[in-house]
Amino acid sequence: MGFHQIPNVFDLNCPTRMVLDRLADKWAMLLLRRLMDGPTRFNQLHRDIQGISHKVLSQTLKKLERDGLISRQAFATVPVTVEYRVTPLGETLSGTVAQISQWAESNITEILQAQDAYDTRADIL
Amino acid sequence: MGFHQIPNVFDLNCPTRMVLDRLADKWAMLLLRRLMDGPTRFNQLHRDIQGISHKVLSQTLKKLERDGLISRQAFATVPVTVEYRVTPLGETLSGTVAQISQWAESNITEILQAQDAYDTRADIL
DNA sequence: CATGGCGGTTTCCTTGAGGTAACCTACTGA
DNA sequence: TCAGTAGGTTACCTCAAGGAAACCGCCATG
Repeated sequence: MGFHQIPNVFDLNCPTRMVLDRLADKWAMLLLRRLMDGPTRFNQLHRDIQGISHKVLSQTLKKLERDGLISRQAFATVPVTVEYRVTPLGETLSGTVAQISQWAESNITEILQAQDAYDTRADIL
Repeated sequence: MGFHQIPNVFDLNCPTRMVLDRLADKWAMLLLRRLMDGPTRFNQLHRDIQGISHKVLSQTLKKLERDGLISRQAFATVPVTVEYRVTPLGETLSGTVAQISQWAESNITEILQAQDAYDTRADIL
């Protein structure tokens, strides 16, 4: 009856899908990766993560905070200072996130080769 | 001078970013995860992965094939049978992908709680 | 005096992702 | 003969993500 003891990720209504959708976002992934190097301020993140817009950075930070993966701390300096840091829950993802970006760096060459080969084949056909 | 010995993922022009963008896609992730359970045919994938459209499934499979993560094999049956399977390169991602979906399943409760807490706080403010 | 930094929000606009649905060949079963 | 299966491609349209830019308060620096 649509009841599963073990949640089925492939099921449309599986809440795990929601988590996956959230995580499977390049900006979220990149932000998490960056914050794992240490607490960082808004504009510092904006400078470091090239290509992200002011708005999207703000939105993505909010989503991650809502999910409890990062926390926001404002200091009453002038002008106000805001620091974002990974929460303990977020930390439990650090191994995985590190693994992904390390995989990407290790296998970029092989992927580019595969793309070349694919495109060449496509040209012939 | 913009030269890095160690590629910088946060740099806009880092090819690793491209890989991350590709991987950070819910359908790609879900497909990889599904194909790691064994070679599967097009329409079977379409039935299993709820919510994906015919078109997007086709497009995502192509991208993954182009990146060398999965391979496509057509059999001259009638009607034609097409099987998709993870390549050796794709296999090197299996640990990571499994980790992600396992993390999602393990932490969904905590995330939902964090969202509730966040939304409650937001209501008060 | 005005520019810039800080940490955002809001508005406007564009573009591209993705859904729907039709079409394709070729065959089988009712 | 009509429907269904298999594995797609194509055309069309819509909606929402995201870029650009202005604006906010408040202060420091040139």
